[in-house]
Amino acid sequence: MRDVNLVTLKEIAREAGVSMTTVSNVINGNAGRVSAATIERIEEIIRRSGYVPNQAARSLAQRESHIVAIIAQGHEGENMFRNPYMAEFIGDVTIELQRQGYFPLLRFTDDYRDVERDLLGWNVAGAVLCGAFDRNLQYIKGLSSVPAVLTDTYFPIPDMNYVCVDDLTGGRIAAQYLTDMGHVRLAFIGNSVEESGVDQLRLQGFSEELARRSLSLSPENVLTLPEPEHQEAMLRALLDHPAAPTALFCTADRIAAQIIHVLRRQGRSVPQDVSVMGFDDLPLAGMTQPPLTTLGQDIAGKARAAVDILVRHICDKTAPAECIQQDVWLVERSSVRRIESPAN
Amino acid sequence: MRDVNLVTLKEIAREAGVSMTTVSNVINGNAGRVSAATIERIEEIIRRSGYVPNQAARSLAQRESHIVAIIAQGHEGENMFRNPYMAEFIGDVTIELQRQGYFPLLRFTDDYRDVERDLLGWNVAGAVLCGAFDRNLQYIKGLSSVPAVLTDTYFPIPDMNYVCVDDLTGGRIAAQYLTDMGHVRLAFIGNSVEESGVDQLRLQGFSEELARRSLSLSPENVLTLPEPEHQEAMLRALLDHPAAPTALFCTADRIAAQIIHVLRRQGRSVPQDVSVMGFDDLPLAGMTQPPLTTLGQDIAGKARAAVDILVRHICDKTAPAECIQQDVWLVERSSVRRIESPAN
DNA sequence: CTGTTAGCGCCTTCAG
DNA sequence: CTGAAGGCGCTAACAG
Repeated sequence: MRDVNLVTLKEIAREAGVSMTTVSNVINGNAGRVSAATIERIEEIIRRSGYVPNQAARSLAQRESHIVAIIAQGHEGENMFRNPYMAEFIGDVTIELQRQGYFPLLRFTDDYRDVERDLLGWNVAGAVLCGAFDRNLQYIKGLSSVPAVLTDTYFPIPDMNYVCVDDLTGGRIAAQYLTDMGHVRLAFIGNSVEESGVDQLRLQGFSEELARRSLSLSPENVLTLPEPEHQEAMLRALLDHPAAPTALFCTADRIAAQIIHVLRRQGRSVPQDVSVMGFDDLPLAGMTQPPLTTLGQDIAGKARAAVDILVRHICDKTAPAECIQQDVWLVERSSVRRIESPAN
Repeated sequence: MRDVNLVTLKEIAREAGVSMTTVSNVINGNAGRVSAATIERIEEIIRRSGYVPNQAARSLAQRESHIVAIIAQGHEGENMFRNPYMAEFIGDVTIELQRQGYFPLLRFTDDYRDVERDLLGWNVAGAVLCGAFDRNLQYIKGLSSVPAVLTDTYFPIPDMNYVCVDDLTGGRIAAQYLTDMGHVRLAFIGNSVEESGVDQLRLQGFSEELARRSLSLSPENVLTLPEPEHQEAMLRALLDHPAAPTALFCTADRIAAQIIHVLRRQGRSVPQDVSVMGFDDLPLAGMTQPPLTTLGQDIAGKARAAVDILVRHICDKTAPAECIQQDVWLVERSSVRRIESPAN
């Protein structure tokens, strides 16, 4: 019916006049178990015949596939890759996984039962969990003992591998920078301040640093970016009064870019009327007008760290949990203005 | 060793006091072969036990997995998701594949042998090929008879499923619009005009429409976007002379956004000094300054079409090849200025 | 260094 | 409507 992979390990063995075990050994690089001459001969036959091992059979026999699930939490039907940070990070994870010989299986979901199905059903070698699974994490952890690494997630689970950036310090740096620039009335705009641990930590760092400077962030100035159709109204409500904030700290460059865009449509200029800061330092940060002052992080490095940890745990199931927290740093461009004499 | 999926179909069968065949039939929805009462009972047990079918075993027995490979061509180590069009499209394909019960396996590669390995090794149900595999297509097609659909690729292979947009007309519309706005000296900036069929068609449509208006595109005004460090020089060479083009047609919004950014750094204003047009109408097109005039296309619709075709061919191996070409349309914003009296 | 023997978990004939 | 038997392609003990 289908022109499937017709050549099998058994046929290679017959052709070479050896047992299947021997062929299996040369394929899996179990050197030392096979003589150089045999290896040579078998490899030649494999090359000639275009043999490709059947991964399903391999997985079945070994009780483990070389698949690694990349799980991105998002609402039903939401395209996670519209979030440029997510796209970039998952792209980097994919590259790294491939480099190490794994097959990345992608899953967008909001339901941990899907994750369970993938992890168990495929006897996945490992999983990279991206984003804010905070409310699902407990289930996921209990599901199985598949090696996994959590990224950009905060939930106190012991014995879990984590890779994240120093979001707390990121918030602090932002507060420090903005106040150093003379701003005293500030606002915070997140993705989902309620649900995301990342947002919460950035907010915490931001607030703490303000407090240390005897400033404070009033609750009505802590916002979540609404749907595009409500962004104008939100900014109007936020800015159209005498004691309005003079600087907005956004937890993502994408948010900042959208905010800048809406501000301009409202006839406010950045940074003359309002200053804006982002987070992530994605390529788009250099392309907004004005170019965005933001907090940089090493996304590719984070992806590499995540995969390294994962592979380490795949190879050694008893390896102790690892937690990596990477630095963030200020990237100064021109979306924040200096206020000479504090307004008000 | 590993806490793998311990409950198997066999155990369910024993628990229910029926044969494995019966359980298999209820799992695979082979209704009609099992009595309602039995179905009920078995489903209850499955639910209670948290049974998850082993996909590897399923794939092995059926000689086909429910995996669909998503192949994105790119150079070794290149993060394809930095291209926002690619990210968006693959995200949409992923969503659609999941909705239909398939598992998306991601592969970034420039080497068709990787593709072969994936397709054969996993007994993949199908494949979605994204991007310009033009020079590899002949190999891929020959590799196996796995159902596949090509997107945004042009290479005359008979009996292949294609999904693309009407790039030729896109080029025409751009030429028409720009000349209607009074521009007579134009330039074309692509991703890789040499290698990409998409770019070539857009260029062809663009040139043809110009020709029809007795205008022409001189060869030195057909360019490929260079690395960031050479973009300034390129634009200087292009624009710093009396007969410089007054409008630039870019084959991607991302290119246009970068160009605009570099132009501004050079102190040229868009669209007063130079007009710029993009292609794709991604979210970022609405966020550049000035907002980008571009050609719109329905990316999610394209993803849906691609997956629909694929599924149709997975279900019916004899289905005739399908070719879908979607419309593109002008999205007018403000990156193109009207020239009243043609300069020169 | 090499071969033999059992499965891995499921699906798919074919009989009842 | 249900069951029994064989095999998908590979790996993993064991024996030699």
